[in-house]
Amino acid sequence: MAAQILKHSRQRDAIYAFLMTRKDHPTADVVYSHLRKDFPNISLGTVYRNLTLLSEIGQIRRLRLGDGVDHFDADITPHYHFLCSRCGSVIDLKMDNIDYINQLADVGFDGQIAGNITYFYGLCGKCTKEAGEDACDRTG
Amino acid sequence: MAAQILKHSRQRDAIYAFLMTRKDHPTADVVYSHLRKDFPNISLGTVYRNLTLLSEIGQIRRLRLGDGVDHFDADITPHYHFLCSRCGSVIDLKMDNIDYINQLADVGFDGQIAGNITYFYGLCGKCTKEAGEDACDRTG
DNA sequence: TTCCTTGCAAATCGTTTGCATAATG
DNA sequence: CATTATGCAAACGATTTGCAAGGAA
Repeated sequence: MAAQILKHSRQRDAIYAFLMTRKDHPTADVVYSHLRKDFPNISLGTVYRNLTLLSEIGQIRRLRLGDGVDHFDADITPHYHFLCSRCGSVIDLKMDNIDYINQLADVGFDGQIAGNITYFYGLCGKCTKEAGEDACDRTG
Repeated sequence: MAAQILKHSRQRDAIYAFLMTRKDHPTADVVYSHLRKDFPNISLGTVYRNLTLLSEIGQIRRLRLGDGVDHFDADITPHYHFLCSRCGSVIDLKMDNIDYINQLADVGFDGQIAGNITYFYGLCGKCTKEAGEDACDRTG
């Protein structure tokens, strides 16, 4: 019933440490692959359990961007994300906070708006260039 | 290779007709349950195939709100949604378009922003009231 | 010694897909 | 007829979970 007391775990530390080195918002599977170098026997279940736990205690963020896989971010400061429709990469955006849209949504609504989920999509820089090159291939 | 030619299907018509009668953004399973009244042998696969097809041709909208299930909406006019964190219901919001946030996101970004996914969460009107009542239960 | 964590494997759950048959144009 | 759509069941992929054994406080 009561919240469990957290015990130390080398695996959890390593998962969080790995996440902090990455700015590309890895999936559980990516975390798992990298962790296996230091923990050959670590299981996907352990990775998921710790990612879930860390996000529940607010130490990391779990990103659901509708691409079918959860991404994880050690940067819990408020910021927005971009999902590339072509290569699937997830990129941080530098933009001002837009939480005032909560007030816009609240107008005429009979419930309580607690927050919003907002992310952007399109082509990332790399794919914008490559898509252009692909178009040129037609003249090949 | 070429896009298939669409043939008529009574099941697809019924799925779309049902969706149009609903403002609560049903899941595939809900659609399936209701369709079984008129089509006792219809399969979940058929429901999914048609919902996917209809959303691909832009006749309906597929909503991914991070709650683990896809919701479907026959209203394809631009509008925003609210997801109740307590009961899971999905509600339409009447608010002005905020697509100008795409420009905000584009500043200093080297790719191309094509659009954004935005939805809101909190307690719906019903749950706001019920949550208040629950709190009062403590006084027995 | 207590009880949280792990590894492993099996279970879930929503969604997709292969295939033979039925329905549509 | 030529094809698309269906029903059924099996396959899938991401995530969760039960359990016995290992590790931290």
